[in-house]
Formats: sequence, structure tokens, C-alpha cells
Amino acid sequence: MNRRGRVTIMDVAKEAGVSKQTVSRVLNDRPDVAPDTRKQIKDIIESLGYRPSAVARSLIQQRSFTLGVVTAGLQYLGPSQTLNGIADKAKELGYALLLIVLPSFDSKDTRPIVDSLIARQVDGIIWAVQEVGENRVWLQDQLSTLPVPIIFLTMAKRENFSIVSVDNFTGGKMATQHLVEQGCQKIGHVSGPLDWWEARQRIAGWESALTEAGIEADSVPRTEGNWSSRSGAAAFKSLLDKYPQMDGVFVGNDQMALSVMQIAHDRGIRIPNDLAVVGFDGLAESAYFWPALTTINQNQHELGCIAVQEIVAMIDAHREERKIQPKFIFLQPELLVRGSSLRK
Amino acid sequence: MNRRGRVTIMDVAKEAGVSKQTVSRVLNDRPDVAPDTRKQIKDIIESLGYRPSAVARSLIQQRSFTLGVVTAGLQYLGPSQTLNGIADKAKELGYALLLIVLPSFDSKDTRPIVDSLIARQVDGIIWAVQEVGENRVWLQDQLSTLPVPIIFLTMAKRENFSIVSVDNFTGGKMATQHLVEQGCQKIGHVSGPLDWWEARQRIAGWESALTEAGIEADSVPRTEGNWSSRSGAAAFKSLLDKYPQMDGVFVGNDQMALSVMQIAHDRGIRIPNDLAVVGFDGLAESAYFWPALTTINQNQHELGCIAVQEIVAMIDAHREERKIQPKFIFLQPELLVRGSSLRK
DNA sequence: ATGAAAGCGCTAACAC
DNA sequence: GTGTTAGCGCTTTCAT
Repeated sequence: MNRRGRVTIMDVAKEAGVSKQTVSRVLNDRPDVAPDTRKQIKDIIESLGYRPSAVARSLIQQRSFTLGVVTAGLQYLGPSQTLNGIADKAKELGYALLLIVLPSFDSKDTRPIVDSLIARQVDGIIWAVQEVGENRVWLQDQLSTLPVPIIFLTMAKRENFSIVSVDNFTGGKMATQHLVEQGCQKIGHVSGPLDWWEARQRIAGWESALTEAGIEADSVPRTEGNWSSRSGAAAFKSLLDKYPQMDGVFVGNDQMALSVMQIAHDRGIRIPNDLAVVGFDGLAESAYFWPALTTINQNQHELGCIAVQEIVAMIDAHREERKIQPKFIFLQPELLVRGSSLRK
Repeated sequence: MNRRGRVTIMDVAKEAGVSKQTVSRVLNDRPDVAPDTRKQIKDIIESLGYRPSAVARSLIQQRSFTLGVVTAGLQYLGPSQTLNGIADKAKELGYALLLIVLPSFDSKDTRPIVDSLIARQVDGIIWAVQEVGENRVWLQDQLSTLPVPIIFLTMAKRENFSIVSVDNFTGGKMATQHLVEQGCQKIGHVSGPLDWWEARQRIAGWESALTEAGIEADSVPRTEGNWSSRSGAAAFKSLLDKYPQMDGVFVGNDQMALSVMQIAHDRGIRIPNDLAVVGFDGLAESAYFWPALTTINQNQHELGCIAVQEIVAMIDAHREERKIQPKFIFLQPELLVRGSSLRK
């Protein structure tokens, strides 16, 4: 044991009476070690409680088997589901995770974040922060100097970027079409914040479905929340004021749909007959709302899994100096029909 | 730039016509560098886009300014809130996070997890996995060989361990006492899984409050869910069968309380007058349930913050070879009274 | 105020 | 099959 109290490869080597190189061979399961020597070294490793230093390995091999993950808004289910998916897949593929949580979604001060990841020798970066406001402006400046591959989650298609997103436009459209099929004529919308790309996509889907149903989309009121239940309540009240004759509402996420239904109950509006409600997210809980919520299910866990798969492929390509084509992957959401929209 | 494409301290030194030590001094803000030299080196660092290698630093300094965080169940709000708190505080204190997500709460195969953290030179470990079943048995074996401090979240008090937990017993007691005060006489309980320490504590709190109210706790039925809304529905149905005269129910978490209320609505049981309901967790959404849910609020974010604060103190002590007394920190939850329990 | 040498713990490349 | 040498990128120590 050295003076700092750590058992090193040298300690094992000395104890075994071999050179550290031989120990290294055992550690890396190289074939060219005598079976006896191997066995003996393994025993010594065990008895000394030796653990190889991944840091020293990273330094010499110039790779760490670590992925940098940048996220934000862990207080919401979506981002943490995605993180969960990332963690599961990373484990499967033998990568560790260095986690950075941004203080806010529209944080633009990304330089130190990226630097700290690079400094720690991550092999690739997963940018799991949704596109909000101008939080992608840094890309032009910094991306060219990035020495490792990077993949983005949940943002608009851009050339030469690897991106994995859910198709929010189609999701919003499906939600609204479903309301039309249920006989709704006057379908309002409570959206997420307009600086969110996802919110804008869902709005566009809603508008597209209205237009296809022969309704002039511009004339239909909508209001804006910030994804929280609290904001949903306020946004829905104001929507009701503007659009009292509304008979269906597409709500930008399940949490806001929850409070929309609470307000409706308070006012004696019957769901689904007076007002049909569709949410977006597919939270497990939404099946237990009152009434059970029809929603657009998006698989955020899978989003994370795919991101890891892609970044690892990019890392492998990068190390072999192969060029790899940037991909834009679009996951399709699905409609879950439940009581809040189903008219007998 | 070296053959591997990374800008190193040597590149900066050569460019500046100084030795790498001088550059190192600039990097570490040492006083003994001539102002001109410092300025020039800083410029060169900027223009070359040089980023010091945290890996090389970790190796020589034998510390990484990285915390290992072990968690599980990120699909639930609680663990991700805690992680969020950990991330916020870690950032504030200048630590990075190496994240491990266990495949299940009762995962006992912790050896490789701990080893991988140690191999990566983490300065300390936050074990943010709730105590479930026998998932603490490894402590005896492995803790003695741990070369870095470790702190545990959400587990029973044990001598010589540093622990931060919420006081679930008191929380369960407060919930039940509140129901008693509302005039409930027959207070059932839908608990979490019995192999969870937190679930058992909440049960004990419920029993204690019943006893103090002069009710024989043993005779009062309870059923068991697994924290999910789905399981809550099933557990509540079975509780109703056993205890049809029930006029109040303490539910082990908010998600199960959600489905409890859905079932109650389905069966025409009026809340709170026929049945008063209290949950546990303090999810932001529970204020928007129908009716708004009375619950026991626990601050999981703060739990994470405190854990980081403590582990950093332990790390500092450890490096200065100071002994530090293990602490058991018990956070108090609070009652949030809302419509689901409030009888006029 | 600056530089030279040593070394953190490990592996790659080569020698024997 | 095993050992030797060199070096990853940085900081520490000591010298000038």
C-alpha cells in the first residue's frame, strides 16, 4: 500500500513477485499469462482488496467509458423518465454517467458545462435538455471545438446534428382528431409555454387537425400555461371566459389536464359530456384521474435508451475515425383513450 | 497539439515559451507569476481552446471533486426530487456527480457498484436508495474497506452511520391525528409495501395515533399497495370489503390516494363527508386532485441538499484526518390540510 | 518569478 | 509467458 493508503497495481505485483505488467494482463484478461500466475494474482487482488484506478486508465487510454448527461427540470416526470432510460441503457452498454443538472431550461451559459465534461474525459455527451427559447444559440460557437460526439434530445430538426425527439406535432394532431371524432365542434387548447418547441409543435398539431375538420383554426381561442397544474388551472379559467361554448379541450400535458378537470368539476361542467378532455404525456397516474384521462402517451424512457444507443455508436465510429451520418430520430406517440373524452 | 488531438498544458507552454509549471501556476491562480506572463498565458489558453484535464488532476491529487450518487426508482417523483436537490447543492459546492441507478430497490449486488465508484476516484458516496427488505446487509462486509466517506438517505437509525431521513413515523401519526380531529372514528390505512422501512414507519405512526385516540389499533384493517396508483386502487377495494364502515383513510402516498378517490367516486362514496382521505408526499399535483388532497408534505429536495452538505463536510474532515461524529438527521414533514379531509 | 525532475496508477510497445 | 521502458497530463518539490 502506498503512502496515500491506496492499494495499487504495484502492491499486487510485489506481493505476487511479478512485474506490474503481468498484473495488468490479468486485469485485462489477456491470454498470455500462465494459469498458475493468473490464479495467484487473482487471489492476491482479492485478499488485498485491490481495485484498479479507472482514472489512471482513462488517462492512458484517453477514454473513460463515461457519458456526460446534461438535463434540467428533474422535478418533472418527463426528464427523470428520460434520465432513467439513459441510465438503464448506459449500464447495459458498460458506460458510467456524469450528470449535470442545469438550473433552468433556458440556461444559455453552457460553456463551463461543456468544459467540465470535456475536462473529465467523457467519451460523448447527451444533451437531454428540451429546446426552449434561445437555449440552442451556443451550438454554432462551441460545437465545432467539441472533441467528442454529442446527441440532442427533444429539439427541432437541424442539419448535421444527431437528434432524438418525440413527434409532438402528430401527437397534438391525434389528440384533436380524437376530439373531433367524439363529436366535439368547439375545441380549445391549453398549451405549454410558447418558448418551448414542444408546446409550439403541439399547438401546430391542434391547428392542423382543426383545419382538416373544416374549422378555421385562427378563430379558436387558446391559452398558455407553464406545464404545472397550478398554471393549468389559471389558463383554463381564462380559456373558459373566452370560449364558454367550448365542448372539448386539448390540454398540453397531463398535469395541467388534472387541474382543468378540477376546475370543471367546481363549475359543474360534466366531463366528458359537456366537455371532453385530452391530455398529453401518458403519466401512469392519469389513468386514475377523475375521470380517467385520455392522453397522448410518449415513451420518455425509450427516448433515453435510444439516445444512449446512438451516442455509443457515434463514439465507436469516432474512435475508429469512421464518419457517421447524423440522424434525426422521430418517435411516434400513441393515443390512449379513456373516460375523459369518451362520449357514449 | 499532441498526436491524439488534445490540447495539453505542454502545447500552451510551448506557445508561450515558458515551462508547463508556469502554465500550471496560472491555471491554479497561484500568486507567483509575473502579471504579463499570466496575461499572455491566459490569452493563449483562450485562443488554443485549452481545457485542463480533470483526469490528470484527479490522478495526482488523489481527489476528483466528484460525488458518487446511487439511486433507484427514478420513475417516482421522490427519488428524482432528491436527486435534484443533490445536484443543486453539489453544483453550489463545486462537485460533479457520478450517477448510478440500481435496477431495483432491493438490489443486493452492491459490490461492483461501490467498486466502480471507488475506481473512478469519487471523493464520497451518497447512497440515496431507500431501505427496502435486506438491501442493507452488505454494509457490514463492505463498509470497513471503503476508503471514502458515505452517507445514507432514508433508512433506520444505526450506530456509526451517517444518515438523513424524513420522520415517517411522525408523518403517519400527524395524518391520522388529523383524521381523528375531523371526527373520523374508523380510520383504515392503505400502506406501501411492508418491506419498505418508510411504509412500516408510516404504519407505526398510524397505529400510534389510533391507540392514543383510544382505538385498538390491532383491530383496524389495513391493506398494502406498492406505491403505484394501480396498486392503490386494488388495495383500497379490498380494504373497503374488510371495513365497509370506514369513515376515514390514511393512504401511504399521494399516487395511491389518487386512485383511492377515483374508486370512491365510482362507488358513490362522498369525500370528505362519507370518507375523509389523507395522503403522503406532498406532490405539487395533489392540490389539484378532485377533491384537493390533504397530505403530509416531505421535502425531498432538501433531503438531497442536506446529504450533500454532510458528505462534503465528511470529505473535508477525512482529508484533514479529523474524526467526525456520524450524524442521524431526521427531517420533519408537515401536514397540508385540503378538501379531501376537511369536514365543514 | 521560473524551471527541472519526479511521480500519480496504469497500459502500449517492445524485448527477451 | 514475462519484464522493461516510456508516457498519458498534470502537480509537487526543490532548485535557481
